[in-house]
Amino acid sequence: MKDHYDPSIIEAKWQKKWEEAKLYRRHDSSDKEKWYFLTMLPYPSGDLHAGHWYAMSPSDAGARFKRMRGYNVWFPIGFDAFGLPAENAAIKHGLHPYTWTMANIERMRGQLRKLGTMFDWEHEAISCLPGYYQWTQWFFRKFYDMGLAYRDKAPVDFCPTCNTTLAREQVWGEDRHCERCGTPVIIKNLAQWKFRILNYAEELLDGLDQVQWPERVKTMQRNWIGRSEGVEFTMPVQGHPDLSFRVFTTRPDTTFGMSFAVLAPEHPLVEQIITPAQHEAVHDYVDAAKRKSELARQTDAGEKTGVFTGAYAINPVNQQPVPIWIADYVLMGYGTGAIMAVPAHDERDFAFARKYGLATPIVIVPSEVYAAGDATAWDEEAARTLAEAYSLKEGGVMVNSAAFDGTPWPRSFDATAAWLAEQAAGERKINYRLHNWLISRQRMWGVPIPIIYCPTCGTVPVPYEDLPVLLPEDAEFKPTGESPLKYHEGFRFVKCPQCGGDAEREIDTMDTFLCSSWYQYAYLSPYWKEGETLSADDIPWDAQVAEMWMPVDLYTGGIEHATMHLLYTRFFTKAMRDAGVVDFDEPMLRLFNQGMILGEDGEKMSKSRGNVVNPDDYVSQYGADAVRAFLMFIGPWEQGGPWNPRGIGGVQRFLHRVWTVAVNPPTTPTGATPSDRQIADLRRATHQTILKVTADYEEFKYNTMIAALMGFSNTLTTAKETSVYGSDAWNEAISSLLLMMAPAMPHISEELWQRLHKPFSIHTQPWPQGDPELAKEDVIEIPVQINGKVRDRIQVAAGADKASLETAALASEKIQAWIEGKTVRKVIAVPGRMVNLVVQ
RNA sequence: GCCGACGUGGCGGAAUUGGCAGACGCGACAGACUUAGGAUCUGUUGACCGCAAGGUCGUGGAGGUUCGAGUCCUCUCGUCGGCACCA
Repeated sequence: MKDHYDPSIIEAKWQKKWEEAKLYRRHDSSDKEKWYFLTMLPYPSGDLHAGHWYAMSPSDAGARFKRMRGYNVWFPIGFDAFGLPAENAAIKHGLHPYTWTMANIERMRGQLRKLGTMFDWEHEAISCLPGYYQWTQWFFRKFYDMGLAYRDKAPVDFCPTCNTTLAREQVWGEDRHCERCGTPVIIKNLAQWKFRILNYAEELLDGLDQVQWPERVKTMQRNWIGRSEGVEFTMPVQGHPDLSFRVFTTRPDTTFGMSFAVLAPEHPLVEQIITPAQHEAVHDYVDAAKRKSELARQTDAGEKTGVFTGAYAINPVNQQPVPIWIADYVLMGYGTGAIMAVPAHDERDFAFARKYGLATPIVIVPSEVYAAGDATAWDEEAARTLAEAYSLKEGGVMVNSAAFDGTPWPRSFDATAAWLAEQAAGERKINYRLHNWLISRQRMWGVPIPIIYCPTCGTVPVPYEDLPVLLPEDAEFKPTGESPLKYHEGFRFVKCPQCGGDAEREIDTMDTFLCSSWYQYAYLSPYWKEGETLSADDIPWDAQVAEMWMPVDLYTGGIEHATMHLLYTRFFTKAMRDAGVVDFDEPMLRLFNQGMILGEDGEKMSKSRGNVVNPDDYVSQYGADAVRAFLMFIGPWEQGGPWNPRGIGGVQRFLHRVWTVAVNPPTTPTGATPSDRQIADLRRATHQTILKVTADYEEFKYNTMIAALMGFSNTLTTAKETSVYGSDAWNEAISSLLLMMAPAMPHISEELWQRLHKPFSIHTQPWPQGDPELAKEDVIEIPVQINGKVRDRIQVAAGADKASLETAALASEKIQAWIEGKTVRKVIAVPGRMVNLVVQ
């Protein structure tokens, strides 16, 4: 029979068969250990692109591998279906976002099936359906009840292109641009809903020690949370017995070195303390600071400006008056918006002091300098000529600090902190760079925030029984900077659930990151409750099922979510735990970040660059198996890299070779009986490959896994023309090859498995067991070096000990020629590795 | 500026963690089969010297440790990512 590998036929055939056989249905009762394998759910943008393939096919291979390894694997998928592109498409094409989104989902479902994935479609979740988002609202309501949701008016980041506010996490880069569209954000003063993620700051830090996540993601989260430990204390204003301000410092040990204090230009105290003489200068400066965009204020970092207020504060440790300045290098949004300036021990304060001629008294010196005992090293003259701030903590000793002189770090911190606590209303304090999560969005296509504003009762949460607050189907969706829902009177005007009077709904919708913060739970069981009313005691999933499957064992997805989704979903789980709905702390135990697949030009794929790769084209030409294997072969998964259209040909040739070696008989059958040697060689290759491939799958090293399979298939192609063909060892080799290919290339392996008359399905077969004994070489070639340079290679028994290695090396003719007339001073023999002769 | 990752043939990348650098694949070159080849198969392919046997050099650069370094240490250059006046 002359047939050849035709992926277009076999792939469709098996996809249908797998579905009919319900091969990937979840099993809730099983003796096997459960493995919840989750990949980040896609946004239904319309087409599955190369990036989806790069994220999903190796994930799928991982899930299939784990299943063959004997785990009860569950691998669900869904759609993160609220969000801006739907609205933008709606505006452009006059379609309702719902229609656009659902059509895309339908399309992408088909594409995901063509990929050959083992997704369990029975547990799909779609976040824009009322059955889903009623629970997103339920979470909001829970958090409200717990005091975790609040509304305040404050300066917030606003994207003028997306026409909505953003969370701090969604503002990226030096120019503070919108994470989604790249437009620099502007600052607006708006009343917005926020979640108190800061309540969990400490726990979000500690929890990182419990999860197996890439170190760089942990680092990014730690940086983002930005914990800093210090002391906050009170500075009285001289001549104003009723006025004082608080400052935060991480260096209470330097308080004696304070030579001025700085308030942020926005600090409320500024107005009350300016002296008439300074009035105009200060006002000019404050106005300029206000006008200055956030961007300019960032970019100007380094060039410090400020102005004296005319007022003085009292340094509590020595009662010295210090001038109060205002400067925009002090930010109102961090700490107290005011600092004590210690120029000798802080670079920024130093730069400011030198510019404006302020004193730089030295109060910390390195311990060696202190030990030398020469006080001229920290006297007034030394301070005057100081070239740069000495800001190290470790190894510093206090000087010019009265009773504290000689106190080294870190005792200096504790001692001065205690003193400030007693004498200056000070307290140890921990500040975080993390901001509370701003969740209000002025867009239509999102989850309505279930809040009602009543003139009589104030802010009233929508009762659980009234959820969901449905998104009106006929709402205007043009963004204006205010929520489009404002113009939908039927939505906006309601009766107050408490007093029954006229009231208005909150018109903003929620950040879509709320939807994706709990989707791993939504997959668990049907979450929609047709016609049922919700209550505070409900939970969105079956507790028993959650008990069985949560938390997620392995999560795969892109690094871009390091400080957004991955932070939010951890916060959600911790808050849910405190609400009593889950009993663990971390939702995702392990995390793997794949890299990004780039265009042929090595640049990020984008429509404007015209370098977008449409995988469908390649699938129709080469088949899904070839595209999957190619993406895995391209390089380390975590690294990503450019799409190279030529490389896929190599993978395709490999698949054809496998087909030929498995299906076609040898060109010239030998008919002879294989020797023991031939059998052993073949089995060695088989078991070496099994061991290598198994280890590679475990560690997501898919590129070397494919390489090993290629090598093995090359070996088999050669071996086929020898007398081992048709032997037990041969059959073992072929079935092992197919089994090892199955997770990565599910269709061709299933097809060939069937052609070898093996039982359906290859994907439910146990993983082949590698035998280290069979994999062992009996004779190995090792290099013999002279003074570290390879001069010969010798064949030795694999188990040869040092002495026999040495003997064999010295017996080599080439080696003898090299050492003739010289003295062998030392022989280093490493069994199984090499021999090195040190010769003089 | 701070923190982190990375730097290996013409290209993508390997290298059981200190022990044969360049696995596997792409590309290129040569050959076979072909009316044809942008199909398939076979072989060669780090650079330099040499007719050859063989030799020398070689993992961004400079030093160091070691019998032995892509791997460890010090300095340095470059690329990418994160944070950035956070007191």
